[in-house]
Amino acid sequence: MDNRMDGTGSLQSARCTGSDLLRWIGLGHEVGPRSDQIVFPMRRVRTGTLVTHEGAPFESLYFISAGTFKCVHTDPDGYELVQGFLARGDVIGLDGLSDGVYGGDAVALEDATVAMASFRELLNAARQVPSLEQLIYLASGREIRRKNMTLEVMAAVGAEVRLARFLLQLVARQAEQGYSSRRMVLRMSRRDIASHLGIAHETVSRSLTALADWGYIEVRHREIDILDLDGLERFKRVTRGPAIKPPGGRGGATRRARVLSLAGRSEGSAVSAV
Amino acid sequence: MDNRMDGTGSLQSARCTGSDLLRWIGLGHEVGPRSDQIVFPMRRVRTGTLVTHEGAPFESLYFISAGTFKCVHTDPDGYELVQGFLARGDVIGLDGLSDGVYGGDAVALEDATVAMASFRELLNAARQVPSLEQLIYLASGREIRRKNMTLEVMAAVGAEVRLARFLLQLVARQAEQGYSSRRMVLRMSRRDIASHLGIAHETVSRSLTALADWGYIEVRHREIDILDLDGLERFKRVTRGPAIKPPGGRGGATRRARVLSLAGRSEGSAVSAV
DNA sequence: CGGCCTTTTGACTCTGGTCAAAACATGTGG
DNA sequence: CCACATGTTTTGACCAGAGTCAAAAGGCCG
Repeated sequence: MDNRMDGTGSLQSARCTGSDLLRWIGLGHEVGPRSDQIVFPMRRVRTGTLVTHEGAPFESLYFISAGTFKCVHTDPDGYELVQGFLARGDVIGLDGLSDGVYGGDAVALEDATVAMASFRELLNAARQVPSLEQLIYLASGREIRRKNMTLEVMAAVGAEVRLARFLLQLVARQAEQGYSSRRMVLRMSRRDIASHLGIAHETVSRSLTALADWGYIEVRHREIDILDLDGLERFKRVTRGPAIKPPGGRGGATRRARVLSLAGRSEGSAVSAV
Repeated sequence: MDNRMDGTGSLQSARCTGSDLLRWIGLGHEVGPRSDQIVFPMRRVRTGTLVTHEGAPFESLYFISAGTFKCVHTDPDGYELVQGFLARGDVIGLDGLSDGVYGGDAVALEDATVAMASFRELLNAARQVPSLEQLIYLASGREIRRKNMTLEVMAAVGAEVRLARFLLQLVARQAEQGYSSRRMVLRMSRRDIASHLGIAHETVSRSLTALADWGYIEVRHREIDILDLDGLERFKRVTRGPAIKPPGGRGGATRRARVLSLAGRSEGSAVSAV
């Protein structure tokens, strides 16, 4: 019942059911004959293509079946802010609920597939099918929760800590979807990450190699392996104190003298002020 | 029709209707006989009292009729993060939609009044009364939009700019509710603001006096007057460049040499890189 | 192969975090 | 109503994390 069109998108018939939506978002147990009846058109989205345009009238929600998106808000001065990254199970366009206009562009970072749901129709369907109603509320709540998590990321004082939190969030979401909780591929550029984290893109680069030097992760281009999950989890909690960074450098004293000095500094001291 | 119990809360009879909710949130035009039939209990909330407890099971939404709240998330290490401030027209508890648990404490910053709406009952009512359904979606969308605005605030590089954006947001929300768009009273402590903005509370203090020295605002305790709205609006757009701060100092060359040097530096140069 | 973007690394400067202490406010109890 | 105690706000001084500018190295695509 799941293999017909669960969005891994083999068919180009381009249709899916309400049940599929429920499954993508993690409400598989709510699937029933009613939700099977509701169908939605699917759209393939090529890399770089926009699914929603900032300022365009809100009409539909887009349920991501496959692929990754970034949501970019451009303020009147042309300054861009990456509000977040979305993937399978997420919904694009929810911010349109507020004033009938999309709050940002949703750009595909890789070829993707989404189900398009006219909000009006979805609402009508939801009145008949409680699970679909639940779907919308769940999606909204998740979006809010997600934003709060982003705030936590940006609240971190140190750049390395922000990055650590970001990576852990990414990998956690992957794991929820059944993917690896160790390896990940960054679909977005360092610049995008920088924007989303509120730091300079050079700093993203530096922090990435720093985390690698600490022995927490391994970085190959956009492929990242988490070597020491526990360590990273501990490290991400460092909230204040420009001082003591937890590490204990990895095997091969790899890169720079700076690394070594820091690794040295870490010895004999616990965590920062708690 | 609005003066019966619109929440300014004279009666302790402690009830309001769905129509009241609609009015508070700005959906007054949707009011009808149907929404008049739905009643909700109201609760007076004393300063410092919690309306929702982080981790407590999500059962109700709370519609703010009067008063101000802060939403605080405490992470496992005890580090607190102020996720946002809510006031009349806002809804408390929406993040519970995601996983059935409140994501933070909602603390009253002053004596307040809220309408308590059991989510289950509200949902039933919404199925009968479309305007109430709309109410929930609007509230969710607004919450999301609000979070995105907070991200914009935190994305600002300079502390003074963050504060400027924060103040402008506050005053804009006041204006929406029909209050002054020049004067405001900060119900929250500098420490709360600091947490919400991701900066040290000392920096909030400094930035406040800086903005005052620039001539943008006047600060008296927690009472703030905006003296130069246009200037502030221009200033808040300064996104990069630790350098050039727009100002042109006010009358009395007040405080510090640092201020003067900055004011001097600003002369003869336009805005930052665009 | 050549242009263009992304990523990394370096060097320098400055903002803002931390530690400290004083000035203010607020509230409690005598 | 005042003295005391506690929390908030302001100011100062110092230093390091990170932003900016600059340039080179690495990838990607036509």
